[in-house]
This record gives sequence, C-alpha cells and structure tokens, in this order.
Amino acid sequence: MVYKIKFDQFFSYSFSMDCLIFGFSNGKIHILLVKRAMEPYGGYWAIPGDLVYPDEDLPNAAERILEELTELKNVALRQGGVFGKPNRHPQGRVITNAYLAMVRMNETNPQPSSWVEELRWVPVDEVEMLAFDHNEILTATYQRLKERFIHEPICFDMLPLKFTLNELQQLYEYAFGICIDKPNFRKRIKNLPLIELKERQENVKHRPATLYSFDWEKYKSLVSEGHFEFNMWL
Amino acid sequence: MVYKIKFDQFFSYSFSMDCLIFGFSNGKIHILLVKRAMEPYGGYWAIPGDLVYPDEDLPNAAERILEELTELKNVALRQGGVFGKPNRHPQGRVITNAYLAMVRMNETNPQPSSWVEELRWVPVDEVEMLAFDHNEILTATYQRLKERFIHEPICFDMLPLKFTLNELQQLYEYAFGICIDKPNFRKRIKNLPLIELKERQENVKHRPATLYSFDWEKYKSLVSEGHFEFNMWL
DNA sequence: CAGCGTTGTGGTATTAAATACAATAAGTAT
DNA sequence: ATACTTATTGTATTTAATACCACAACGCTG
Repeated sequence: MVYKIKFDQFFSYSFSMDCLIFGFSNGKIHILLVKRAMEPYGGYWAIPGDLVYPDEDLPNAAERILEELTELKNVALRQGGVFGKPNRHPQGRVITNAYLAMVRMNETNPQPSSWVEELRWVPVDEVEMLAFDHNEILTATYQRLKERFIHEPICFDMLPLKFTLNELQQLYEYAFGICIDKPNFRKRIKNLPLIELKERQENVKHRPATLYSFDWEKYKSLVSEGHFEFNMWL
Repeated sequence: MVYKIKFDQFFSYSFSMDCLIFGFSNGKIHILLVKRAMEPYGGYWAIPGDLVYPDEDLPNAAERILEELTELKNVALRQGGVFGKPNRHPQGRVITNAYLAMVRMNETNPQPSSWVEELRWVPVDEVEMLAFDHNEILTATYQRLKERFIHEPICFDMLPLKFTLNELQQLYEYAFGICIDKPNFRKRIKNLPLIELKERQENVKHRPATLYSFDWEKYKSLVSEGHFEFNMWL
C-alpha cells in the first residue's frame, strides 16, 4: 500500500509535554493534577501539560511548562513514554511525551497559574476521569515509576529529607501492595547508604522514631567505584 | 517570559519512528542498519526510520516503516525513548520515537526496500558515524535494552528457537562484559521455565550440547498466578 | 579402538543473605 | 509507677549465591 502525501502534510503535527509529579504523604502516593480553565476539556482535571515551542528542546519544554502551570521550579524531570493516538486531541494531531518527577510534598507548594484554574494532589488510586487520554498516561507512567522504585533510589526524592524507617517502609508497602515484617525490613536496608541522624520525631504520641537521611554522596561513590547496586526486592 | 505564537506555528512539526532491531550472532549483539539513498544524509548509514502518517497510530507506524524499508514483518516492536532536539533534522522540527525489537538473526532476512540502498547487521560496539543523531539514539536504546535483559526474558527473542545453554551464557556475558562460571550459571537458570529438548547440536567438532527452548506458556502462567519474577543477576 | 582435547554436566563445601518469629527497650499518657 | 504504643535487637531456620573440583560424553586423530 503506497500513500501519496504532500510534504506539508507531514509537517502539520504538534507536540506536547505532560508532567507527572508524584509525591508521598499520609502513607499514599499522590499525583499533582490541574483543573483546566480552557478548551478543550475546559473544567476537566488533567495532568499539567502544554505544547512545545518550535525551537525548544524537550527537557527545557517540560521544565517551562511545569513552571508556567504550577510555579514549580528545579524539579528533576525524567522522560517517560510517548502517547500519540491520532484522535487523542480534538484540535489536531498532537503527540505527547510524559515527563515524570518525584517531589517532597511537604516542601512543594504548587500554585495554579496561566490557564490552570485549580490544582490538587490526588492519591494515585483515587484518580477519576481525566481530560484527553490522561488516565492511560497516568496508569502507564505510574507502572513504570514503580518498576524504577526497585532498582533506583528514587523513592528518597519523595520522602522528607529527614524520614523515619517506617515511612520508607510504608512507601514501599503502598507502592507494591504488600506487608513487610518490620525487623526484617530494617535488616535489608542496612546496606543502603543511610545517615542515621541524632534527631528524632517530635510531637508524636508515642516513642519518637530516629530520623534518617539518604546519603547521596556516598551512594554515588559506591556506584561509581565498586559493584554496589541499589536493589529493593530482587 | 511569555511567548506569542500563532496557532499554526504549533502545528508545524513532524514525527518519525526509528526502529532499532537487535540480533545475536557469533557471540555478539548486532543492530540492523540501512544505507540512505536519499537526502538528507544520502549515503550515510542510519537506523531504519521514517515519518509517521497523519492518521496513523504509533505502533502501526513503526511496523509499517520497518516493513517498507526492510521487508520485515511480525516483529514485536516496543516503545523506547523520544529524541527531539530542535535541529536534529535539517528539514524542520522532527521529533522521533525509538522503537526496539529483538529478532532471531538466523530466521530473519531483511531486504533493502523503498529508499534503502543497502542494509547490514553491525555489532553494537563496532558502529561508526551514523546519520542525524542516530548514534545517540542507539547508545541510549542499547543501554535500556541491557537493563531490560536483567528483569525480562527478552533475550530469548534473539536466541534461536532451539539454543544451547552456552549460547544463553555467551549472550549475557557479551551484554554485561563479564565472565560467568559455567556450572553455577546452569544452576541459577534451573528455575527458569526452559524446555529441555530431546535434540542435540549437529555438525559440531565436539560433544554436541543439548538444545533448549524457552517455555513462554509456562512463563506467563507462572507470572500471572504466583510470585515468579524473572531475574538474571540481582 | 585407545587416548587426547573439548565441551557438557554433576557434585560439594563455604559463604552470605532472606525469612519467620520472639523478645526487649524506649518513649508517651494517665 | 503502670499500661500502652512503637521502635529496635536477637536468634534460629531456611534458602540461595559462590567458588571450585571432578567426571562424563562426544568428536577427532593416529
């Protein structure tokens, strides 16, 4: 089957970025959603995203768009999948690229901006109907996020800088829907480059837990020099 | 910073697919390259790829393009990364999406077609200067391929349907640049759903090795029902 | 067909890690 | 002090990874 298409017809697409920002709070992984104040899909909740400019590199576009819509800066965005069904966007052929990031919700204060009317953190398993094919994008991206959880220390990007071992455990338990024996969990992670702080929890109604930080310096040197591999459950 | 851009300017991009076909032969992982008989980059070696049609879904486009250029059909292509530097294509803004697949080289007979002048399997570590940003695309995609090797049984897509355990071992040794103890290797893989065939190698100058197949049926049922996880080296 | 070289296969002893489960210590609230 | 909640340590058992040795099976050569 041979198609005859004019050159111009090939150069008629648009390209967008969708930024999936994940955070952890109250034992649940959340995603940042925005309410669209603009057609198409005005009034719908959506993943923050917009079109890429003609002379803009993709990583820069993702950063710019995220900041324009939510005022978030200095977020380490990573590339995810591509979604390009011909009719996914009512205004034309728009192929979109998911970019994802993990942030500390307690230190992150997104504000609705540009065409965003409202903005909200929603637990990933409570997300309802979204604009465009954003449900599909979320599902696929969250799946990949969880896979990365196993072999990259990215979960520490969503935990507070000072966290308890229980918070770390809860994060993994939520992500993978499992229960872990507490004493054994602590033994497994004793290989990780964690810094045990002198501080403890405050304002809790029980024995305060010791706070820890992830030692990124040590982690990098371990990886670069020796044969250290981050691994949470084979 | 606020840009003012007309609607039309946003719908002026093009989108392409690049198909990275990997195979294994003589102890080396190869990639299928094509020689371009067309501008731009006429005469250069490149990853087979072309523009997506306006009404075409991405997976279909990848299949069509691969077939048009190499006459390969029924290849299980998977999505890889996106590459979209503003000036990566001399004719305009073309964002490209890598699709990758593993094939059995002994059963695969690609033929140059359409604008492809010539076609060649090249070991991944012997690839030289390619068209566009294809070296970058290859490096990034091969890297991801190797990561998948660890936790997905995709290596069996590039081995012959009937393979020896030594071939399997060689593949992993090449990919990760390591040496593995043969007896131990065989012990590790004894958990895998392999079918030990009644057949043996033929026309070899030494004791013929037993041939094996990967049991995809059993693999699927193991994964779906129980807690089986494919894992080659933590 | 004996003996050599090559490759495949089986075994063991050692080490390290994952698991299950019990017990203790350290705080808070009354 | 006492009860109660949560954090932390300990042990015994099982399981898997590793290193290394020995042997078996086959083709080839003389």
